Amino acid sequence: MIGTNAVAEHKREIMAVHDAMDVLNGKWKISILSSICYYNKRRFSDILNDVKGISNRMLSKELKELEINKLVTRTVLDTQPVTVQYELTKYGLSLKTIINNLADWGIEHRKIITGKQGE
Amino acid sequence: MIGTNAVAEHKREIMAVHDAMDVLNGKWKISILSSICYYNKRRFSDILNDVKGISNRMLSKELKELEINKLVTRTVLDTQPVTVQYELTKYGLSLKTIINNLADWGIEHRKIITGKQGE
DNA sequence: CGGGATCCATACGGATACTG
DNA sequence: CAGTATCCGTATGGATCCCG
Repeated sequence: MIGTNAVAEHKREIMAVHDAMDVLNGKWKISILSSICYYNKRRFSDILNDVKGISNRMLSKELKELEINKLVTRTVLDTQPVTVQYELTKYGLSLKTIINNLADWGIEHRKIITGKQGE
Repeated sequence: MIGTNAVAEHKREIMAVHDAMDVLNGKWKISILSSICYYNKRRFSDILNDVKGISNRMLSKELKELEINKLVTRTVLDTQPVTVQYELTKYGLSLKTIINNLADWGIEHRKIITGKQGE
């Protein structure tokens, strides 16, 4: 009976989505990743500026988690004063498709909510 | 200078990602959507079962938000006792690509974290 | 500049009980 | 079955100050 296998497959997919969201949890991670992603390399204060509304405390915390999960690397540059550069790992780059899709969807979504508000 | 335009484009994309995440906020929405998505139609208690860990209170709250944002529709079936069916709207279906990508990524991710834990 | 430490409000979210 | 209401702990996250 193929129906049973289809259900098992669905369970797997739903779990996989859950796994993914586990790493990308919180309000900010995806936005942070997209900032780094679009610029390839990005400094702390730049990301702070890109991601509207985030505080430095949150950014610091989220970046640390992303680093632990091997999605970004952190490089301290020997400048005066210190500069820190964040970069997506190869693994982090595998999220690029998702980020692009989200960006596309977000652009469409904005059209919809600003366009036909009263509907 | 094309660099300036590229930067403006990046800002737009980052904002778009932010917009998208605004609708998909919270711990559960994506998982809920994927449950409904994979089954096309899905009942409250089924989703409750699919999405591991969610409470009925949260599920109810999240579904309501998704309905407000026109991502899902809610249909009360005239059964005994009452059955409620959730379905993705056409608009909600536009998230299917993202959900599939997340599922794919989640499957890869699980391999990585279970495979080379000690690295 | 890139954070860490502390303080504090409130949003999130679980457990339980209740209802139509 | 599909929620709602209440209670309550915890996590989230802002503001501010501090440091190398």
